[in-house]
Amino acid sequence: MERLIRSTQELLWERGYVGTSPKAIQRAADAGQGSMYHHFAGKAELAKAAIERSGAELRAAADAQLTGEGSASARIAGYLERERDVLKGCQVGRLTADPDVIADPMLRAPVAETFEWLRKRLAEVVAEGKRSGEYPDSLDPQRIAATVAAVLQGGYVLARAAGSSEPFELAVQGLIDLLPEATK
Amino acid sequence: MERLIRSTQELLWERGYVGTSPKAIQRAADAGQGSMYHHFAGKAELAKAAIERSGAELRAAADAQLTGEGSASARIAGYLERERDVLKGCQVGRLTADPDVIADPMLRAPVAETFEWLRKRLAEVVAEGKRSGEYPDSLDPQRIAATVAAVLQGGYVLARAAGSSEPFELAVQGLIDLLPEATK
DNA sequence: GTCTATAAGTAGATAGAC
DNA sequence: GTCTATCTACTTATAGAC
Repeated sequence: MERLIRSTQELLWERGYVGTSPKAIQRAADAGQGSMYHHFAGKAELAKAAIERSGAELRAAADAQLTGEGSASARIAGYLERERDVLKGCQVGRLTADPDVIADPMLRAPVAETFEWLRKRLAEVVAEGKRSGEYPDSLDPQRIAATVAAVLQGGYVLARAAGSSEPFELAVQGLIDLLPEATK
Repeated sequence: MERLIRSTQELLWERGYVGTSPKAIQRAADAGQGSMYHHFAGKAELAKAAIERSGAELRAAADAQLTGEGSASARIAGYLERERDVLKGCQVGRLTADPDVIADPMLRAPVAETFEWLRKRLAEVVAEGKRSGEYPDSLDPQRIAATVAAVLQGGYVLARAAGSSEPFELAVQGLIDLLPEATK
């Protein structure tokens, strides 16, 4: 069951929902058809479990970077510049390209919640930066939070298009250049 | 032939390469199998023609916004705030989620070229802004160009995840807030 | 719980008539 | 140029044995 979920996460990441067949999942998990259909009602149920797991992983990784000491800009820059397998893309953001995920409330919900959480968490960090005097009062935390999240997701898109992580890194550095600086 | 290409563009936009079958294309174009295979060697050839067309459309639309009078910031803001069907996403960026597109040089090339062109064009506008004194000398055109393109692509991702165009608009406004202002 | 058998439907293409 | 027939493989399950 554990292997089924992990294999589904990996396949959804690589090939998306439409491109992932139950058979491929079984092969990757080294499990039979009977086993899969015993634990999960079908492809959608299994995908739901996998997406929820991926969302939890993304939140945990982001929270680790955004919580702790350091200025708001330093924490945001740390999050932006963290080691990533850029050409693989984002395992959660990737699913927004899947029409069957977007159309099914059960599958879209964990994706929506993950990015809602991320934007809220980033907005908190920006708000802290305003309170500490690091950022001007005019800065809108919700806007900046969305911009930061978008640069990452869009950076993946540009990198995969180019076949190189360079555009991702340019986009991230460009955003860091634009953010008001504390000590940086 | 024209209808085949247009229908393929539409289906690639909605469902991606993996999610689009020759049969679905024929149905949408109201063409028979024989007709499709007479004009194109197969699914990949047809997709190539459709992607090239979509890339040309994206370039034309962006160029129209970025060329002309107005400060660099005004033109960039105009491009960012242009009317878009946000929840549909980007017809070219969307394809970066398709493993079969990324893996096939013939299919990835038009996607890569489109975004290379876009980043170069945006960098030119930023460079013009520097020359006119609108932007400080420290600003890196290539970085800012990548950031602008990434905010759009990432904005689509966030919007589709949320089922609302709001995060897209927040991300765009956040970026405009961060860009050095001329008259704005 | 896991396995194998079976099945209706689709994917992607080829063949040959018209 | 376009049509219909045909084909192999894969998709997404269900059924029932073990």
